[in-house]
Amino acid sequence: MRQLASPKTLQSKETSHRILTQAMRIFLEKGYHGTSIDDITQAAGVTKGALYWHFKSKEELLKKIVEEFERRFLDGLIQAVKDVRGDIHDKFGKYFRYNAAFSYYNRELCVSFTTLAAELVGAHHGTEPQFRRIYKKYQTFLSRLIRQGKKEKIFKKEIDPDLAALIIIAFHDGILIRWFMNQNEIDGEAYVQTFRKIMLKGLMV
Amino acid sequence: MRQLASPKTLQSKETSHRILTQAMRIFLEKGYHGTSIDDITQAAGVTKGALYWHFKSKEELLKKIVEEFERRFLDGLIQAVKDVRGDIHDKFGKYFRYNAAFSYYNRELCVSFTTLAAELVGAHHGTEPQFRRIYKKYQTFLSRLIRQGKKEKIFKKEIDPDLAALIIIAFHDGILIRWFMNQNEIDGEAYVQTFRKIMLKGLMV
DNA sequence: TCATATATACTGACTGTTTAGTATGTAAAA
DNA sequence: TTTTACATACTAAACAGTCAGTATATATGA
Repeated sequence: MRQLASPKTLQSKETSHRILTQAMRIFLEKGYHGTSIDDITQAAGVTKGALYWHFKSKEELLKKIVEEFERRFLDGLIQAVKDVRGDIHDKFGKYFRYNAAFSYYNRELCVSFTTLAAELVGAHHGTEPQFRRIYKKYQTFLSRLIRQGKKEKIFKKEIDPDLAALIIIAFHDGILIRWFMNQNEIDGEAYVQTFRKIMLKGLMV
Repeated sequence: MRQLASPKTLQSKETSHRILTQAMRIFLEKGYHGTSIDDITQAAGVTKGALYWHFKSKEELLKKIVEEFERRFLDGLIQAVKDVRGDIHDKFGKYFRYNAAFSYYNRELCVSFTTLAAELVGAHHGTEPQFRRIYKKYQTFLSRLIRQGKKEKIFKKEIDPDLAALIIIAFHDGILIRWFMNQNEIDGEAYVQTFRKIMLKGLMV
């Protein structure tokens, strides 16, 4: 009788972590439907039995990745910005710095979340509600931030916060995807700086 | 012996067009690897024989879509902007108007190109060079436009044209993907206006 | 402390299904 | 009567997931 593993030994914990890491890498490379279970087991150096001992399905692997993104990136971001004492300048500054640093050190997690969302949202996949919930949470967070920025007369008064939040998320997604596609050509530092400048001050003089 | 179809009759032309249209729709919905040939034939109301009479493989279907995007959207855009007599203001205005109108009337083509690129670029897929070539062409076009804008002192002098072009493309992609994901909630008109304003003038006062 | 028992952490062959693509048949048009 | 434009029936490979069995770690009792 199958029972879901609650890992005890170090060895076992390391195995399941290796599987998850490789899954993330290959999902990013080939997409969810383009990745086979055998691709993952091969890369992780385990057999199918091991994978299905730790995870009950391919979908569960995906869910774990999505959960990790929500917990580590989004919840971390919200908390970090909340902790800032200061005006909206400081908070937006923190937003950019957190974002850039986290994406830099967790590139695979961030980009795979984004591309997997692009692949699976709208596809009637089981994880769609989870993706949508996370995007909604992100939008709500940004929307509040922008509202505050308008109150403090730092952001333009004619901007609709919900819409602007959506657009910032769109920018964020696009930036990540392009970063992945052109990884060899992009100087990350300059990329983020330019992104930030355009978003806050625009292209025009 | 199989020979590639060069459609003659109206009937046949309509069939292949129906197959391609449905392929685009379902690729967009489920992704390339998530879509089966049977999904497409069912939706198009034909059998496998018909599909493989008109197209030699699943990959060819994809290539046709990518070609159509390049020819109709990108080449059309470049030509339209080239035809503008006026300064960079007028050219960028044309860029936005063309972009918005084309995306609006060819939503499936634009969004499916973008999401398929996100799924397949980096996946060692046969169409990768084609995708890359098109993105490169788009970047070169925008980069020239920005350079001109800098000469005319309309864009900020400290902006790197190649990098800014990449970022505009990133914005463009992100905007399309988000439009697809939140199609029911978004007022297209306001969305495009806000996008344009943020990109040109920024969020800040 | 050493045998016994039991839960954990796998192995790798196997299953049924789905997949892209093919081979063959056929009706209608040219 | 030959070519076009399909339909039908098929194949081989790939797929996600299962299962019987096994090795290893840990807990328990003599």
